[in-house]
Amino acid sequence: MPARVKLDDELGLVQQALRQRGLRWTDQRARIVRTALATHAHYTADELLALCRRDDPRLSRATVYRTLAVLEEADFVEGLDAGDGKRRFEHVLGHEHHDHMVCLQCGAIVEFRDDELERRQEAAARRHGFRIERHSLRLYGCCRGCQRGKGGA
Amino acid sequence: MPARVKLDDELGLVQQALRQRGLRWTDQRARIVRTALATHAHYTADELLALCRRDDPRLSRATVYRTLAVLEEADFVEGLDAGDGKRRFEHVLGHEHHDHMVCLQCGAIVEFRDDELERRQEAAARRHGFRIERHSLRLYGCCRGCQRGKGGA
DNA sequence: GTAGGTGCAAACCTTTTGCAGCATG
DNA sequence: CATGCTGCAAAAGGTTTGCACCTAC
Repeated sequence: MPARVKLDDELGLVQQALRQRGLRWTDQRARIVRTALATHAHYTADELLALCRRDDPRLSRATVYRTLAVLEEADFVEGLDAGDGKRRFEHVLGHEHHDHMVCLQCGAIVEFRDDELERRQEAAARRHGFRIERHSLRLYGCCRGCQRGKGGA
Repeated sequence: MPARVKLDDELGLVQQALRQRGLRWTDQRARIVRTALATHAHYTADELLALCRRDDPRLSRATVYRTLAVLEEADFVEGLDAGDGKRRFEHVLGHEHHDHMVCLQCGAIVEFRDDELERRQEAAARRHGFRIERHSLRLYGCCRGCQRGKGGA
């Protein structure tokens, strides 16, 4: 499936989901969602704003924040904080769940997944009578590249 | 070992560690460390400040932040953010590593530990050539009490 | 005596909010 | 045409910093 078709499909999904919630589909939201979906990075609100403003310089920061909140609520993006004070977002649509390794040298974020890890988290929660809604696992350290390069980017 | 003796031992350890780094041991730092060590909670900088001010009303917020940074640097406390925008701290001294479940209803923080979980994280990191320095695992959801009470505190 | 620490207040930075006007359904 | 959305600018709220004075070593 060509990338553009996939992107349009996903856009449609989001639009539909928002409408079902009685929310409106505006030019600004379309642009923000399209930009977010086209991005593979883990972006901050401000970075996303900058990307969107390349197409629409008048887009306001508040709208980006408000839209991200809506999208997070609707489970299209997920917030994660890399420990640097600002939240980062990644879109979830069509991506299976994964956890993150954060390189403290160069800031790279490596995604990984381990089913057994997930199962043991569930088991631990069960032991404590806790019902998990979501979780966040981040490994902080030094990525492959930075270990080789003795310092990295 | 009586609690007060243990506390004094730990205080001594911290004092010694700071001195080894060429840092000074001031009344304010002693008070902050003592208060932190005496606390079992996961406190914010502001909560710790409030506790300390019961003994020394003139202690400044800046000093608490600066001291927490020093203590974190020296691995005596560990910062964790509960996702509510403010960082929380817990002292690590004499506590073995653990992870956290955060109740989204009542804000309770449940500590737990699972060795296999730790091992699988290491294994996952190894697969990606990543060297872990520290990690953060938080399960967000609903604690036992809140499930029973249908809403909680 | 000197490097480092403290208190105060102001600065910072990300995120949120009030409001008047605008556009979607 | 009503409700929800946008942009702007100001507010919020946690954390950091500049500075003058102080103190541990």
